[in-house]
Amino acid sequence: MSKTRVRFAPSPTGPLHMGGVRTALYNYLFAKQHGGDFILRIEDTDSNRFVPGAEQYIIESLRWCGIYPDEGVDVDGKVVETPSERHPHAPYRQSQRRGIYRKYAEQLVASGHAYYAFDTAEELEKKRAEAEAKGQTFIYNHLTRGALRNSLTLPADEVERLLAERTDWTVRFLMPEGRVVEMDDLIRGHIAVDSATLDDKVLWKRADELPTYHLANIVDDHLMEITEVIRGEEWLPSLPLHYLLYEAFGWQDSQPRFAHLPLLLKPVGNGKLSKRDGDKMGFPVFPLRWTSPTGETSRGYREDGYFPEAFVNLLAMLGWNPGTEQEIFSLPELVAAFSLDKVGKAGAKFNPDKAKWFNREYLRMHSDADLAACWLPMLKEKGVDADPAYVERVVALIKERATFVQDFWDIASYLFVAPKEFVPKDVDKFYKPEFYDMALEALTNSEADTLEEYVRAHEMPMGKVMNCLRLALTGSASGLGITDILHCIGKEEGLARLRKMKEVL
RNA sequence: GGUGGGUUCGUAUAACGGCUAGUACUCAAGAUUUUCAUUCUUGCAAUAGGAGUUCGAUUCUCCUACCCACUACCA
Repeated sequence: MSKTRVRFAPSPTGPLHMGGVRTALYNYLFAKQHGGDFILRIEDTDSNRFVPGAEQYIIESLRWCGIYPDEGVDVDGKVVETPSERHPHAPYRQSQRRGIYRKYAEQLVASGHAYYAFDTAEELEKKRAEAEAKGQTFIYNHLTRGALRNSLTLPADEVERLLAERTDWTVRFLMPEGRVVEMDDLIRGHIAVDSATLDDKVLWKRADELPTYHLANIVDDHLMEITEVIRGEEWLPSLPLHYLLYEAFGWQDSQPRFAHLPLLLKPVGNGKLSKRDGDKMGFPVFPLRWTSPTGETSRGYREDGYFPEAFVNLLAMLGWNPGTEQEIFSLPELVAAFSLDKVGKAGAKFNPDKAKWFNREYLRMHSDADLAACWLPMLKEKGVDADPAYVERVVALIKERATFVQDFWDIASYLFVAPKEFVPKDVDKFYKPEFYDMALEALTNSEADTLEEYVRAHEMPMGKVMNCLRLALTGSASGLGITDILHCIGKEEGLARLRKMKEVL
């Protein structure tokens, strides 16, 4: 039994989407549970779609989530370029591996599994447009390849000449006819597809001397001794081609097992989750904030105030379940509990409310000291230079009322600065001369701990008096208990705020 | 259009072919509280439709409907 080796192989065409993070997470969990390796490979075989900064974004995102590759382009902050004992398969960036793919493409041509094609992109585009005009679809396959310009239809000397003269030819897979490809998916079970419905995919491009996804993927998975391929459902349609490629290379014995994960869907309506949904519905779809080369920015879970543990937890529960009623899992707990056969088949709609609930749970699990340390810099930005011990006391009082650390200020700013405004509705209701006088009298003649007792003893209307006082202390009729507030700001400040309110109103 | 995949409360999901179809989020009501929030209790709410197999189907088979993905010299 060979060691479990899985890979996450994103394309650096933009920021990593939360669905991509989930794929990486499941790969990581699977690897660690089996005592295996998690490899990060960059599939940058499309030079046209390369986006600067995307690779670094991917690396940072995984690191923020606590997902560290055992092998890959960047491990522990070190860029890996050359092979070593720890990184025997370096480099892990396909653009840097370009030298190795051509011979595999040629090997397939030599064995009759592939052929050279000389049709230009424009010619094919024209064919497609023509077919579409007739309500049909042009497919490069057994039906059409005989009438196209390739090494199957052209004389040998002509092929030789074109190969030497032109620089825009490709190598295409010769999709067999009349084969039923029998496949097994770890999540979906047995799947069979008739090869006649498939097309002759381009495997290698002379123009940039690079393979396409399909070739690079199979060759690298083979070379890197990948044992399980865990990827998104959008790859399921190309699984037959991948099976056939393993077969054409004669690598069936070491072919990895496949698992296709359900897609992450948008919260409302249909379709997969996209950047637009996040903007529209007010939640992030990316792990970290991203600024595109054109200057557009997209919000991230990290900047929105999510704890990475909460983000990982909520992602894990989207499409997988432990089979028990436990919902809160640390990363090590996920490693222990994860199982591919508990992964669902249907796409999962993302629910922003539940995401917030997860963060709330994690916020409560954090210690007051941790949260205070996290909040302190934000307080400084508000111009508040508070004593850490005091901040910790405040945190203990308010953490149950918050979802994010960012919420703390809105909840408890009045424990640091006097309210500047008073909520009109609450003023109408509670700012009455008789209540005010009673509140002033009560506070003047008692302490935080004896205030309630005093109000009761003098038969004052508890709700009215307390809320009038609260209005003075917080600016509204909602908030913490008066006793707690007074403990924090002190009786003198309380009296000062009462008098201030009278002046202002 | 073709090919493949999918379908349990609004959402995420549970249920060896066998209890009244369970849980969480959301929402609503009530209790607690000096207010708000928290907390607690309760409630609303689902097996897409139709055949078949079976003593018995959410579960197995088929058909229909709907949804999704793929259908590039993109991944």
